[in-house]
Amino acid sequence: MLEDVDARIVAALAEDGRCSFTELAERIGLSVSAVHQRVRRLERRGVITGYAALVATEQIGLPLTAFVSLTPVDPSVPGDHPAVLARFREIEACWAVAGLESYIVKVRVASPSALEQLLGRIRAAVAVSTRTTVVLSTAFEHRQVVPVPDAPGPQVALDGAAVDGAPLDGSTAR
Amino acid sequence: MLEDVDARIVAALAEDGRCSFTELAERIGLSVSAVHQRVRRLERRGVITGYAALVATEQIGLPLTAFVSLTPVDPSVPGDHPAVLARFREIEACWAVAGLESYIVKVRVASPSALEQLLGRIRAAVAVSTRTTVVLSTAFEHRQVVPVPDAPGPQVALDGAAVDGAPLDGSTAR
DNA sequence: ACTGAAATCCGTAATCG
DNA sequence: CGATTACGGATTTCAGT
Repeated sequence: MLEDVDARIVAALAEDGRCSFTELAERIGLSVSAVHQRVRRLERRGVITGYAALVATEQIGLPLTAFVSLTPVDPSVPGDHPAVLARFREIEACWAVAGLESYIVKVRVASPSALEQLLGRIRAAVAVSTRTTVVLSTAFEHRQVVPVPDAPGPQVALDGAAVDGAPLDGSTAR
Repeated sequence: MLEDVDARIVAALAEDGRCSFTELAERIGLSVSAVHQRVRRLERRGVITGYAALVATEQIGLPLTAFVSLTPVDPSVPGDHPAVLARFREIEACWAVAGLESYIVKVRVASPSALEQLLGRIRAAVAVSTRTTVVLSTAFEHRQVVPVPDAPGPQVALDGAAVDGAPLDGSTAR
C-alpha cells in the first residue's frame, strides 16, 4: 500500500499526468526536490507505470467501441492467446477472466463492417468463438481509483451510503 | 480524421504523455513551436482530452478487477444511472451497452469481500441486478489504438493477415 | 528523508518568413 | 503553418542537515 504523501502524489498525477513538479510540490506541501525524488521512486517501484495522453477515439476515426468475449474452440490447445491478440492494433485491452469465456478484449473500430472483419480475423488467428457487446456510449473511462487517505473524507452512513453529494467510496470515517 | 503529422504526435503522446515538446519535435521532425502549436490545437479540438499517469492498481492495494454488467430491475424507471455510478470511487469506467444488460462498469477493489459489498451498494443505489466477471489477469490495458498512417506499414496479405511479425492491424498498403 | 541552491533544459509567446 | 529568438520558469542534481 501507499503512504499518505505518495498516495496524494499518485492521485494528482493520475488526474493530470503533465502536472509540473513545481505545481505538484505546491499542492502536496513539499519542496520540489522532495516531490521529484518521490515521483522517481514511485516510477522505479512500478506504482506509476507510465504516462499517457487520453485520446478521444471518436475524433480519430474510431467511433465504435465493443467488448468481445473469447471462448477457445478447443480449450485443450493452449497457446499464448494474449500475445497473438496484442498484435491487433484495434484491441486496446485484453483480460483473462473467470466464467464461461476465457478472455475479454476491448476493441475500437471505425464502423460495424470494420468490427465484422476484425471478429473474423480474431477468430481465425486464435481459434475462438466470439461474443460481442457493442458500446452505445461511454459515460466515463480511464477514471482514477486512487484512494487518498488524508483527504477530508466524505461523511458516510453506517450502511455505506453517502450522506449528501459525497463520493460513494465506502471509505470509513476517521 | 487526423493528418499524418497530428497522428504521429497523438501516438507519441499516447505512449509517453510526459514527453517534452523538445523531444516530440525531434521525433516528429518539426520545430518545437510547430509541435507546440499542433499539440495545443489537438487539445482544443478535443482530440487529446487529458493526460494521466498510469497506475498499477495491484501496487496500491486494489488487486481485484472485475466487470459488472447491470440490468435495471424496472427498465421503465429511467434516472441518470451513470451519474450515480460515477460517485462510486471503485468504478473506473462505465459504458452503456447494447444487449441484454444496460451498462457495464469496470471496478477495482481490494478483495472479494470488498467486491461483494460494492455489488450490494451498487444494487441498492441504482436498482439493478448485477452480473460480475472477475478478471484473472490483465494481459494489457490502456493500449493505444492511434492509426499512424505514414509509418512504414507492415506487409499485409490480401486477407488481412500479417505476413511476418508485423501488427495485425488490417491496414492497407499504399 | 527533506531543503535549498545552481546549472541546465524546457515551455511559451512574439515575431518574421 | 512553420522557424527563430528570447526570457521566465521548470527539471534535475548535489551538497548540506
